[in-house]
Amino acid sequence: MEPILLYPDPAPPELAQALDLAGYSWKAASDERAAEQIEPLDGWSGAIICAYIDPERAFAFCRALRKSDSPLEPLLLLVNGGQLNDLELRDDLFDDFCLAPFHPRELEARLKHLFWRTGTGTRPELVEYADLVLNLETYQAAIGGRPLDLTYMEYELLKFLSSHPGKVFTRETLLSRVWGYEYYGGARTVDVHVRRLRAKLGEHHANLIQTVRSVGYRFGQSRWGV
Amino acid sequence: MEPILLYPDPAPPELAQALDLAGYSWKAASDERAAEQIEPLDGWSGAIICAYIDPERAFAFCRALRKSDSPLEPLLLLVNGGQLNDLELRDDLFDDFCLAPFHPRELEARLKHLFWRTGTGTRPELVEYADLVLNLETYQAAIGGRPLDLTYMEYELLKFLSSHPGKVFTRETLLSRVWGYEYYGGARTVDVHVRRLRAKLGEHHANLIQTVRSVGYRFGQSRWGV
DNA sequence: CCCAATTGTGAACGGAATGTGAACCATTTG
DNA sequence: CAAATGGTTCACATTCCGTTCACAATTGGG
Repeated sequence: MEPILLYPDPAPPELAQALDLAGYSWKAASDERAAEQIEPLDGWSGAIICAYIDPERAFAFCRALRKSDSPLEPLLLLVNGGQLNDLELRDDLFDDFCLAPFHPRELEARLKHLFWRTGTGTRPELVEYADLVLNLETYQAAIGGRPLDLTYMEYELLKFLSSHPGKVFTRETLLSRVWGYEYYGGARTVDVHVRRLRAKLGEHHANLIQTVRSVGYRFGQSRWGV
Repeated sequence: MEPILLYPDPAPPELAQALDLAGYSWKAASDERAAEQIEPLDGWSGAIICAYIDPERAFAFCRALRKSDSPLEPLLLLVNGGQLNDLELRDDLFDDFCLAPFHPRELEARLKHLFWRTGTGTRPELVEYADLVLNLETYQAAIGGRPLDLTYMEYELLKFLSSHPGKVFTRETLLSRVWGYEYYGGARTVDVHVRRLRAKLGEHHANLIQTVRSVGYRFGQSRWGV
């Protein structure tokens, strides 16, 4: 997902922090020219304008963004309580607003709804490790851009392992955590699934799942370096 | 201006007071039937739904309002902080939300912006995905220019799935989100509807709805790009 | 270098998940 | 009231994949 444009620069720490926490990428600019210079190739995915610091310039900035050849959308305005009157007759300058001080989850919820409304796709929940990407919403996996055709248990096992990179799990632990608590099957089942996972990961990446003899399996590199 | 529909009945005093203060007229109803009976000749100008009292019924009410022949708009949702998570996957049920407890001026500002927005009318009446087009106003669907003769439930299911392309839904989720909250039928019903949808989509497009074994169904391709 | 323990590998079985056709039932329509 | 429509359920067919087993390969200790 492309980054969100913030105003002003530097962005208020509480705003930057909330966005980081929610997993959004962003870049800050303090005027139109700066925004143009740092604009990504694929454009902005939206903008958040802080209007409670320098209202005049903030609204001017909104206007500039909206009147350009490709109006920026969606645009979220941050205002404090005393500025609610300023919104009047400026409806065309923003798509939603949030009262400051804001709760991070309200900001996140507004962004999510805003992106949904304007058609921009929401950001999927991912588990990533190096080339490997697991999309938790779509139950799909890919490595190095190549999609993996995994079965349900293969996917679940890989998800668990890649969520705890470097850590070694015994077969019994894997059985109880991935298969279920009251599972009574043989421990060799894990071996077979690991084998199939390695095969599907391909020769290059098969070593992502390492055997720790007499202990179990580990995903990714050891935590002790190398 | 036509009155605003409030839920529940009686409406929370702070809400009623804020609306009175801002000069809006309103009527309260506690279910769909009551709302129909007190509906003005010219219809509602909008709705404000209090979801922090009885969330289940509140969302069911939203759904009813949105699924009627003439979907009610705009719809403002009142929620408390703990309910922000409940908004997920319900984007289609509301146009804006306001955190409770709210400041009267924030409510007024949101209403004003909301009315302006919907007056300008930028609501997408179409759901499109590749060759598929759903016309929400006429309840018609077409793929590759060829019209599809869908039944009501088929249409609703396809609408929901295609509104969240790439995402996997369990049968239970589909039952609760498409059929309704208090639905107690068998999960295999979903299978049958999916089968008929695939048949009507035609051989070429049947794979638009994919089976994710042990999980559920997914519409369209995944969202790696973003 | 040998042996035992451990792990990798291929194949086969069996059961669970899903597809499919048809019947059932409620509601609507003429 | 009969016919038609559409949603639900059931029974059966089919596919899929998780599990197990037997055996081969590997590792590490003595």
